[in-house]
Amino acid sequence: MDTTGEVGSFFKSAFSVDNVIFGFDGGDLKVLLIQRGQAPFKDKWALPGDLVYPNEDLDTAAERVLEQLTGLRGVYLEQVKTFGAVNRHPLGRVITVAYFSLIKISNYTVTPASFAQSAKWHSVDKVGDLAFDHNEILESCLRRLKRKVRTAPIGFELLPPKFTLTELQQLYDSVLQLPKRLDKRNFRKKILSMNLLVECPEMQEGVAHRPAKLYMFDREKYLQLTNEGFVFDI
Amino acid sequence: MDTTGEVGSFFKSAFSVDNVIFGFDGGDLKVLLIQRGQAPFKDKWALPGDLVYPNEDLDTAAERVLEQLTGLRGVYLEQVKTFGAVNRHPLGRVITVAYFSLIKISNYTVTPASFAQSAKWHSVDKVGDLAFDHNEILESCLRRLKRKVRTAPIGFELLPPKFTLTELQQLYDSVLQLPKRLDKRNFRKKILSMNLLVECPEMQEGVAHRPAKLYMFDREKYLQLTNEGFVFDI
DNA sequence: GCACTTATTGTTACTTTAACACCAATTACC
DNA sequence: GGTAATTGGTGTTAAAGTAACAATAAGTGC
Repeated sequence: MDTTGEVGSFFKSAFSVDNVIFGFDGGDLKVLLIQRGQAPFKDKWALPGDLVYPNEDLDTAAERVLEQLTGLRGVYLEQVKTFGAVNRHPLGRVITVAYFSLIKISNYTVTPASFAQSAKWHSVDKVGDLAFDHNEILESCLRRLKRKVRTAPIGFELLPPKFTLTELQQLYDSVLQLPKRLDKRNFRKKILSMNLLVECPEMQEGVAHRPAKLYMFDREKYLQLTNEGFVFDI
Repeated sequence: MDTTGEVGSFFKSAFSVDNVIFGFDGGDLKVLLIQRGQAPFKDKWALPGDLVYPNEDLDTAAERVLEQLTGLRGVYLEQVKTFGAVNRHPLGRVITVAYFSLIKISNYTVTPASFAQSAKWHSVDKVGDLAFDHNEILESCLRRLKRKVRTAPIGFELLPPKFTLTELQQLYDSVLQLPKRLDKRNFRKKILSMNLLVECPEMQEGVAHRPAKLYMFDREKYLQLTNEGFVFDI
């Protein structure tokens, strides 16, 4: 979290939100971090976050942090856990509510005007030593994502609207980091048997090999099936 | 949560913990509620909770609330979700961190001296209209319990140390509230095949029918198997 | 001893999962 | 234009797990 400005030790208690923003570029799973411009933890990498305004809902604060950094609205956002150890913040008592969000990395343009800090994507397993208890927060959100991505169709939030089955599988492999990669044939069978993907008329372009079919996630269909008792599971 | 004493509208923001204390008596799943002695929501039933002390960790506060009400320590406790809508508390900005705990209902003696309020067990699906947003909090904790009880051996926390397989199954039936009860033979096969239960030498006593074998949960064995990759699943 | 109540046990059909290999389509390069 | 290189796409089978199902055993109360 970011205690912007001259926040001294005068405050007695406050609450903040911190947002673990995940993205996927075809390789590793990435997380968007900012480099702190002031003490404490000056120059350290940290999760984007902010104090919650007095008249602001928690979820709204998390959305605001996300929008200020990325310009994006209406993205997937989920509360994960609240961190409230007495000494987690060196300047006072601050408990922080951790969220994670999933964005399409191509929608994000680096260093928007709204944030002065340098923001950068880091591979989730190469983030190094973060400010505050942010390593712990990141771990919690990553564990939550690993579970949730198997039981709800949220992986699509990390991909462009049209994607190939290989891309989808690479996403699952990156997020889950299982000892063995998912089996290509079994994965395709399973995901297609759910009838949640619609085939696009056009094909993949610009690749130096056989082009793949493009698919889109059919959210309407998912909601309909869910009402009928369907449970997403990979 | 409980703003004990003369807490007026003077405070700007604060945080509290609320604890959904579950118990099981062989019939329905129960939750321990207190009847509020003062405004707001005077005489309404509410979740036990309290403001978090300035030098107190969140988890510690939740443990304290539990101990003050029940006298119990070292019980299963899990953070679930934080509720922070601007107007959730009529006297000011209070965000609350919801926990649930699982206790052996026989260990709890009604109305201990430490709490003046009347406290009472309620069936989880007959709690009526609770103070604050406590119905919503209870729902969240119940959903979490339903999921968690299938993937971690926490159901045993609700039973006495020695229990019959029928009691264990009734517990699962009560918590899960599935459209159909679990199948007796399949349930026994599954739970016994995990090798987490040890048979006690003595039998059930005081029942007017064939007495059942008593079992205990073997926590050591569970931890050992978990290290070897075992995943609890019912 | 008989009625009553709950405890205990096994088999089978079905569904799901895991393991596995080859041909097809396109581009890049010679 | 042919060939190497790369990724796309597809089906079968054995094994494991799940779900459905009913009869006998061991006590108590009368």
